[in-house]
Amino acid sequence: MTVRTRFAPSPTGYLHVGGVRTALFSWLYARKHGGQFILRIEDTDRKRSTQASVDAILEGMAWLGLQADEGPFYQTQRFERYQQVIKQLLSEEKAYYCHCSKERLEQLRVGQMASKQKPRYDGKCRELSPSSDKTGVIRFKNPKIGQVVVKDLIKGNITFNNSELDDLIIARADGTPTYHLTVVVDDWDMRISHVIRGDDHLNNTPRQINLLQALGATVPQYAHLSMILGSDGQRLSKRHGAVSVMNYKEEGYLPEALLNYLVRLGWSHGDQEIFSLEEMITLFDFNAIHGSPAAFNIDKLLWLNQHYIKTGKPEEIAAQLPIQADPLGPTLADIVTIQAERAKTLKELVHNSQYFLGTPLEYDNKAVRKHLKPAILIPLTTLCQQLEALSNWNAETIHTTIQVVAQQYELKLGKIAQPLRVAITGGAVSPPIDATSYLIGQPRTIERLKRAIEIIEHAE
RNA sequence: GUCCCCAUCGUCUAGAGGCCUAGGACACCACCCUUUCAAGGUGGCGACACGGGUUCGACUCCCGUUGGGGACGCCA
Repeated sequence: MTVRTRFAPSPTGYLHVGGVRTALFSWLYARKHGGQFILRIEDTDRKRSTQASVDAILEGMAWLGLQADEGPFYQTQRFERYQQVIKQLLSEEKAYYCHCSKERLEQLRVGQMASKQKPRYDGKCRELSPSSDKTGVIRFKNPKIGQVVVKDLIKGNITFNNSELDDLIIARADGTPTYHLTVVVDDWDMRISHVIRGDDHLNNTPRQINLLQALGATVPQYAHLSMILGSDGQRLSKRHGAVSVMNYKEEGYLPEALLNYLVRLGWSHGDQEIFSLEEMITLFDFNAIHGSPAAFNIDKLLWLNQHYIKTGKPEEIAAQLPIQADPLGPTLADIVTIQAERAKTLKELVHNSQYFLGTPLEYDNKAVRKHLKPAILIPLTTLCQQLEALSNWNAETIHTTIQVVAQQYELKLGKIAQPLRVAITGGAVSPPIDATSYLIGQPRTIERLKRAIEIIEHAE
């Protein structure tokens, strides 16, 4: 049997990390078994579906590299097929028109809740003879007795009593099909072998199995993933910060870091933490998935992100930076190389690298006051002259020069390195000063050093 | 409220009855390294929710309690 999985989001908002994880697991499983991964847009709710959301989903999937083998398919383009199925169900008396008003339904619900019952449709119109009155919604005749066993690859066998289920609506009063009908038809038509989705759908599954069986369709395998929670143990929402995947891109996360983080949320392979895409594909399996909800932990994502910034090819990381290199300064790849171990995100890396980018230096007043003092004026002036005289500008010669000047004035290396650092970067923090000077370049280093000397003289 | 799922360090997890003095990772703390900040190294802190069974023996199996999550739409 060929493995065919699908990711079927509804375009009613951004693509969030929970959705990405189900997409990733579906994608991995298909890849692992040489099958197909299908993207399907469930846009039957025309009131809430938007093109912007569709774009967000496509953009997010593309950014993460979760390529679909088939699709995207749009349910709104398959209405004819759904109508055909509904008609068939009606003619076989497996479905019926329901004329109950929303008011009656609401009353029913309230009453059931009050008497500590599970709210559900009471089947009032179910036994009406198939009249000519073809108005109202269409409901599926769910079996009244017996049970449905959901064989879940993650949670095991789960038994539901049909008496718990009611007759769900498969077509709205305006004739459009609803979710339950469309998923079932699509999973059937698209020959989906494994339905991998969030466990918020677990309760829907027995209903869908009943529908599938009424249609004479084969029932796919199911795998229900637990939800992702926020750091407070509540379901992940906007309150917990970035929810849209594209937010993560904007915040400077690498796709491989997000994917690696997400794959470890609920799934594991011994003690391994770092997984390349290839490893994920070969190692991934349902039997190693945890059934319990997992809390999203940004610190671990940050750690992984830095790991990938540090270990990735500088050129490739550089290509993802939202900035341009200064023609007179270092290449972005050089900046990445030197900054990787002190940046957890691309955004942070850029923020820490302003002095490489040719923009006017911003001085950190506190650092200036602390390190650009009159006492250092003479040594710094000497250093400036020595550096200006350097004919072979590289980290090693710069380092030697600093050392010589430090010895000359009997200063510890740090006593001269910090003033130099403030002079050429504007602040007290940067990569090693010799390598930093080298990247900034001789002309700019000298220029900034002279400026710093002026600042000291001015303060006197 | 009813039904469903779940339950190991703060967080993600390892653990398929004796391998457990419960392992790893993130975070946190200390020390080392060091021209700043990092990165790195070493060490530390820290958990089997509770109560009953089953068993010679339970983190592991069963039941219950508690707790958390989900579902109960003419949303998906």
